[in-house]
Amino acid sequence: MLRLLAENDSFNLLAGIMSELFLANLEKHVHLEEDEKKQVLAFMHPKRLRKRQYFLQEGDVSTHSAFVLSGCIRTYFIDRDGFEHILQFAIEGWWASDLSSFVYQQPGRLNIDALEDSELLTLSRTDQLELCEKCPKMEKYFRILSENSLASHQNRLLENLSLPAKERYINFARKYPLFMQRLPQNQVAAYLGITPEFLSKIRHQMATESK
Amino acid sequence: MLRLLAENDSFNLLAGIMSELFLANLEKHVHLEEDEKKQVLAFMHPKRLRKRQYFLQEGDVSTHSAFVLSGCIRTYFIDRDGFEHILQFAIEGWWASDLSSFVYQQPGRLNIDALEDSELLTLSRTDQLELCEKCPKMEKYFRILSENSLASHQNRLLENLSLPAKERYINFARKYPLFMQRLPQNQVAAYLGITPEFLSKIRHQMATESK
DNA sequence: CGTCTATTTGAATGTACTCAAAAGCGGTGG
DNA sequence: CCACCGCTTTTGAGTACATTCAAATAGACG
Repeated sequence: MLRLLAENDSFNLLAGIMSELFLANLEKHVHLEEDEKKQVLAFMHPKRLRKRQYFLQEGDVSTHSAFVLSGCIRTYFIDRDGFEHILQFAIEGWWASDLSSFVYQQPGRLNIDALEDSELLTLSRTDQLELCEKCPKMEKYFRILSENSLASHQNRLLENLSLPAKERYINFARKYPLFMQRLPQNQVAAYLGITPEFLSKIRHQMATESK
Repeated sequence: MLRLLAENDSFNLLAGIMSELFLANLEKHVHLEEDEKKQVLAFMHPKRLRKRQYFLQEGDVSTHSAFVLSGCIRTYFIDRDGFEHILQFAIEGWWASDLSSFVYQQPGRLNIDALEDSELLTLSRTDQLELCEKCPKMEKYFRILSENSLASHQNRLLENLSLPAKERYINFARKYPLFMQRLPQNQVAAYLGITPEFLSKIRHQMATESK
C-alpha cells in the first residue's frame, strides 16, 4: 500500500514534469499565455498503462483522447477473420484516439492498447469542446492537428494504393526510424497491411540482394 | 462576345442562388448571423470548370480549396507507372483540395479535375486563415470538416486493409449510390484501387451468381 | 457514320497469402 | 544459472486474389 502511494506520487510528479512535452507540442502550433496553459492542463488527466493494457476496446465509446508522454500505444482494428490492422502507432508527443467514435461519441470499432508501459495525458471530448469554446487558440490547435493527421492519412492511403509491400516497408523504415527501433516486426506488418511471414520474406530478400 | 457575357452573368446569378447550398452546408455545423454569412461569402470565389478541365495539377501549390455547387470533380494521384489513384470524388455539397499542399502551401502531388461540367466556390488558404482568425465559428467549421474527413479516411484505409476488392466495391455502391449512378466504371476502379478489367470481372461474377 | 474511349473476356503471370513446421529469443521459475 | 514455455521470426510448398497483355465488343460523341 505504501509502495502504491509512492508510485502514484512519483507519477504525479512525473506527469507534472512530463507535461512540458505536451505544452511544447501546443506551442509548436499556437502561442499560449501562462494562464491559458494552466487552464488547458487543468483539463488533462494523467493515466498510466501497463504493457498490453487496453486504453479503449472495440464497442466502447471513445470518451477520451490520449496524448502520449512516454511509452508506445497502438490504435488498431480487428477484422472478421481475426486479423489486426494497425491504424497508428503513438509514442512520446503523439495523440491517439478512435477518431470517429470520439467525434460522434458513438461506439467504435477500434482498439487502443499499450505496446510498452506508457504514460498518457487524456482529454475528454466534452472537455475538448469546452476548451475550444473558451479558447479559440485551442480550436485552432485541434484544427491544425486534424489537418496534419488528415494529410498523413491521405499520404498513407496513396502509398497503399500505389506501392508494393516492399516499398511501403522501405518508406516506413525511412519515415519512422524511431518506430522501427522499438516495434516488433509483426506489428510493423500489421501496419503495412501484410502478413508477418511475408514481411520476413521481404527482409530476407533485401538482405540477400544488398550483398 | 455578347454570348460570353450573357453566360457569365447567368453564372454569377446562378452562383448567387447556388451559394444557398454552401450556406446550408455551413449551417449544418455552425450557426451564423446574417452579416457573418455575407462576410464568409465575400471570401468565396465562383469558378466554372468544363469536363476534363484541371482545377489543380501535380506540382502546383494548392492555393484554393473548392466547394462544389454542381457537377463532379475528382482528386487523384498518378503513380510512376502512370496509373491514376483517386482519393476522393466531390459532387454538390462536397469540398475538395490537395490537403497537404493546401495546408503547407507547398507543391503537391495531386491532380484535381472535372468529370462533369462543374460550378465551384473557391477559397484561398490565406483567406481561410483570415476567416478563421476573424470568426471563431469558421475555425470550428473547418475543424469539424477536418475531423469528418479524417474519420472517413480512416474508415477507407481500414476497408482497404481488411477487405477484398469485391466487398470494397459492394460497400462503395451502398455508401455512395449517387456516385455509382454518374461515375464511369473505370473511375470507380481507380478509387477502389483495382484495375478496370478486374472490376468488370467482379461485376460479371456478381451478376451470374445472383441468378 | 466513324472515331475514340470504355467495357468485356480470356490466358498467362505475379504478388501476397495460407498452412505447417522449425528455429530464435526472452522471460520466468525452479 | 539453466531449463522450459510462449511468442516472434524464418523458411518452404502450395494456393488465391488480382494484374498484365491482347483482342473483341459496346457505347458515346461529334
